[in-house]
Amino acid sequence: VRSGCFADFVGRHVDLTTTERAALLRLEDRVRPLRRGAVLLRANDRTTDLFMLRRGVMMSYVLLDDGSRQILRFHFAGDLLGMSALALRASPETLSAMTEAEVCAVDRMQLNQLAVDHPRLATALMALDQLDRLALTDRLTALGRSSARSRVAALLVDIRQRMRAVDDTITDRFTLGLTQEEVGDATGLTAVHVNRMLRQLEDEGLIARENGQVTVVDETSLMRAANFVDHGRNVDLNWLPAGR
Amino acid sequence: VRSGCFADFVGRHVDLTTTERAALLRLEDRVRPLRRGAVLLRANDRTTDLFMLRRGVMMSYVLLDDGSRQILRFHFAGDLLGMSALALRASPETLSAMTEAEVCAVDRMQLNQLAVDHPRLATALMALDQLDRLALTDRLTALGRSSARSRVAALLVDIRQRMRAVDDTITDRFTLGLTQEEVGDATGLTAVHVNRMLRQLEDEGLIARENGQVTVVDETSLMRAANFVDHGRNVDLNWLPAGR
DNA sequence: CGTTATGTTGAGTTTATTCAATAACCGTGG
DNA sequence: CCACGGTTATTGAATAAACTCAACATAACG
Repeated sequence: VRSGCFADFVGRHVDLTTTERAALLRLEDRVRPLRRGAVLLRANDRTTDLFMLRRGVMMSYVLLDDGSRQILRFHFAGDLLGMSALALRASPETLSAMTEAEVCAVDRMQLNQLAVDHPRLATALMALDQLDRLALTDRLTALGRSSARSRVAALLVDIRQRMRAVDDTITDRFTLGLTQEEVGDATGLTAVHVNRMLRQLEDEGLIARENGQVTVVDETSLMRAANFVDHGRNVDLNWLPAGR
Repeated sequence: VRSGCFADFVGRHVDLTTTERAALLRLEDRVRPLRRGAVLLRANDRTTDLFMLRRGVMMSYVLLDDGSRQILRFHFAGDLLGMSALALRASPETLSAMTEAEVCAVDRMQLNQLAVDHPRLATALMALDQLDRLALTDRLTALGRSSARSRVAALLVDIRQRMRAVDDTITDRFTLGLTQEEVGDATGLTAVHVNRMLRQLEDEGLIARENGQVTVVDETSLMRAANFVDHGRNVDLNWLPAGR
């Protein structure tokens, strides 16, 4: 029996009891594989499901009337997807797979049940969901108040950070796995300008690139360019009551 | 005995039982008045409290190293503030009062207790908090993928919408209550450019302005300029179980 | 092996910023 | 009530940042 990646994610921050772990594991019931490029949920689709990303990389985005796209968030294993639709009849955003992926569908009824059986898990979920919000406000701040160079740097740093959380063999070199078009849609830039910024970061000696792989050469400067603040170290859920 | 504004806010979406309403009302215990301009919580402050905004307008923002500011969100009566710090040792953002205001501090322990006593309220909270997230992704999209004119229009529409939710006497005229500097910090523009965009919207006949009051003249065009999508109509919490 | 998607680079244009000067407004104390 | 300093708003001119268009190179893929 494999351990649940969502349980692992929560367990990284909370000491789970055996029954709690079992309850979370039970959520990872309806597994569903996704091909690269597959759309799991389209904006305005009605749904009553949340999803837990078990394997692979996904993204959520919205499309505007004029055809442009804003990528809101990249998702990695352990992430809870589709929370944004929780209070709505229909999803406000599209979820699609950027690599082969595996998700588990969780019905809202299961969430209701979880809240009854394990109140502190419901609270933990609410709290951990704030980390997702935090990523959004970080990006919002980057879009509103920093240069193209800085935004691209921030994206690189962010993605490396998230990949490391999943796979700790990654250090200074990683596979970005995004086209420059996608980097642009995440950072609010055109693909052309993303290209120039990447080149600039390379020329400045902050990063190196070879066939899709990015290497962080000057970490300090890159972090500074990115305006990086590591919230990860500040996570604290010790105020949660003891588990059942 | 006045009814709680937070209970009212939740009650707008969920049919609350008497005990539930009482439980929410109990949260509005420690009332605290704030002067205009007062900082309730500074970024990096340690805190174990959430806050419910009972009266007035507040904002949350972050300051960057270079001194620039990104306003993340404006808050109106009924809003739950400081959720972003829920999983953290310290708050990632600053909360300050834009008008005279009144907040109620809610300790995390009260939240723990609420989850035990009223599991469905905890779930409702989690769901309603997604509406806050939605506002952030809307703004993120505006910053990433739309023009200055559009962003300013969006801010006007958004604020009017939120003011109407609190005070239904407001129709096409309202008091913005923001300096152009603040509009800039929210929309990622300079104050100077905000001024030009406001003027442009005025010249185009979409709005009118006189001493701090904004009047929506051509609602249709303004909405279109703002890329407005009304999520309010899509809120649905009927999947919640019956209350205790 | 062609076809399509992606990446790269230059030149010219648009958008928004910066700097600077002036005007209107606001609260405070005389 | 008015004078005053500080904040906010307005406008113009010059600058900088990012975008568009276009051409070409390279990689990915059936």
